Amino acid sequence: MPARIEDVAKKAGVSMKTVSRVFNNEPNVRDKMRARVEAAAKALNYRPNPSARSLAGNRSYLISLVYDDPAAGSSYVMEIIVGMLAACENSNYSAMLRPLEHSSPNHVLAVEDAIAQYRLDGLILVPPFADDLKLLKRLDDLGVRYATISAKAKLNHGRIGTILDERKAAAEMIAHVVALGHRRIAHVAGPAPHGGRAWRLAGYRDGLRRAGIEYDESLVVEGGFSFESGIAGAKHLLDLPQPPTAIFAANDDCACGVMHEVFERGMSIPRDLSVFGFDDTPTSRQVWPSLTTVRQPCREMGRIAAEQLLASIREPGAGQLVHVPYQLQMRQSTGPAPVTVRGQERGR
Amino acid sequence: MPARIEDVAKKAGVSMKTVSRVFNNEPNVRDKMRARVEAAAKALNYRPNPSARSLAGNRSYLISLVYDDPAAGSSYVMEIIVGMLAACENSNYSAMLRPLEHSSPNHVLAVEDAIAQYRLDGLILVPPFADDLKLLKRLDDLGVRYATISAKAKLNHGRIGTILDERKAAAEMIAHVVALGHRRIAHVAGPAPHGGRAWRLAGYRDGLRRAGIEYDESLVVEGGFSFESGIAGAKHLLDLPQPPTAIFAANDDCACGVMHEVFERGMSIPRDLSVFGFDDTPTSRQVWPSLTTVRQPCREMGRIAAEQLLASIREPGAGQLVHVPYQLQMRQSTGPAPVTVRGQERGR
DNA sequence: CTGTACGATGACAACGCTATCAATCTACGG
DNA sequence: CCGTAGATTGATAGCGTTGTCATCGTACAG
Repeated sequence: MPARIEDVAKKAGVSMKTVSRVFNNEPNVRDKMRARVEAAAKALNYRPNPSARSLAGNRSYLISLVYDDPAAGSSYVMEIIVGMLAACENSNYSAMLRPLEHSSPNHVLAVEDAIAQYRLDGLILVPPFADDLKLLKRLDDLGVRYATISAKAKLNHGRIGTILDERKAAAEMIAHVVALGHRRIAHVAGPAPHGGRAWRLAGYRDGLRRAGIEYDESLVVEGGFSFESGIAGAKHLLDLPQPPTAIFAANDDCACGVMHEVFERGMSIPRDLSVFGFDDTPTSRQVWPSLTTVRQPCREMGRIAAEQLLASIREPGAGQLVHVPYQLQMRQSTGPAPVTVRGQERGR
Repeated sequence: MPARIEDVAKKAGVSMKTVSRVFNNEPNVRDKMRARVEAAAKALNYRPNPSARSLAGNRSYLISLVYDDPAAGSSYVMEIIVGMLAACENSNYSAMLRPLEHSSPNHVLAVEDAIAQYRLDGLILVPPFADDLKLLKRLDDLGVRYATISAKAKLNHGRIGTILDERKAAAEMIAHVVALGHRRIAHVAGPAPHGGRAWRLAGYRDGLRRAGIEYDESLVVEGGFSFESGIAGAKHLLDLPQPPTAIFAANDDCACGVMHEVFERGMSIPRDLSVFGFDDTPTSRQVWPSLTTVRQPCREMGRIAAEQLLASIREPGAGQLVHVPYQLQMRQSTGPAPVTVRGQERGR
């Protein structure tokens, strides 16, 4: 029913191959010819058949986002995939979603399976897959192209995708609360397999060091990226003989858990305690008080990672690791440090 | 490089067509033969090539979820697509995402465009697309199969997809707060284009009627599904000479807005005011106090809608409108009605 | 036994596109 | 004005599957 390439060729009075050239932006087509073909295609409302194209071209024109299903912050994944779709739009590619359980023992096989089943041309990996050396090695061996988002840097050379300076962002956040008068600043650390954990923790220490505050390991508690880990972390920290006046949570979900526990104890934010997170999820704007956090441009990250991936598919060796900017979102969950018992400190 | 159907045929000592029959679950294949083919396929790790299959079969084996990008609650869409993927897994289908702007004047064309470009075999529509009569009419005319999720009922016969009794759920919620002693219960209504608006509003009125409470239109304010609409609605309601003691928000995002405004005024939830929403987004568990709401089984809805859609693609006329259950989530944002000035009412 | 349905299998031509390589132009120096 | 290199275009053979239709078995009635 729909027009085929042959119909367009006939209408334009050229060969199929020329039409193909025009639609694939191949060189060596005279402008005049190109225009003629485009006019004919438009008149017939021609759309290349993706299946035929894939079959003949021996490519699927398909890339897939691999993420950890149970752990996924839905808005994070959602924004990334929308960014990927935007990048694909311009390149006749399609983007798919592949939720997998990273904790499953055979998750590498699951990835290979998806690749084989859909003949994927490439993958976009987010943590923890982006940091999974075993997986990356296997993909390299298989010759599968992939781009990572927020992977630990320097895992191997030639890495492409996007990266955000989480360490610097965390350090700036610490500087922010230090400026508000806080000295006892705690951190609920992220989960070990995520690169984010190490970066944010390092940034936390950077921030303290620059402020001349000694690192106190009793103020760092093992946490995770979940609401529950925030509750647990806050319980521990607030039970300390000398509790902190500010808590840097591993991410926004975790920060919400911290806030929850603080409120359960009848305390007030930010009067009694400042809290801040990381990611800028939609929730962070909706909680009360709204959460101070670090915004990641997820949609952009998805778009850029896909663009780099497509470039590297088109031409092996192409594609880069692109740095994307973060943005501090100062909201209501951080405020002046409470006046201490001895009264020697206070925010402005 | 990967095994082809011909390889499997040779290895099993049968024709390609027989292998094809086995992989498509076609009838008239002897069990013995089926087993032999399956063994050969397994030995060669054979996977049918989707492109070749589509091309020869004149189908894309592709369905797509159409949703409103700017308005999308990401977890809602995310869960639905994961459900769709689960349904597709068993049927050699793939699921894609198609974010569109429903407010754009040519959104119908945008849908047609996606269908033409990817040769989609079917669509899953969520509100507001699911309620867009012009779009549905066009799809019917084009002979495009589709399933809806939470569409207004009875738009036309033969509708397939999933439906949830939002009206009953809303009424039960009202009964719940009435039991807590509330009499002045307000509603921030949803956006007009969504079927959910009408159902939830109707359920609200049902609930009041059954409790013998007279409907007071001054307690119903036009709102929306956004955080901001919740803030605006709460502002209006709390400024009333006789403010409500409970507010039923259009959905969870809206409820968060209501809570935000309540807290901004230094009031306490649920001591001074009870708030409840609809949807059970992840946020609803993370705010403080946690939000009483109605849970929709989104993942199941996505799975079921896709199953019905695939059934109707396989065999025109098949597929049904499936009722899915809701679940009231009683959490901390609802509590006994405050003692009134005259002291004649209180919760237990 | 034999004939006859009908169930089971196979041969082969599409499906709509791209890759390959051959054929044709075009421009420019000699 | 001719020859030639390089730019442009075309003819044709697949790509891996399914649909169609022919063929072959096999069970059961006569």
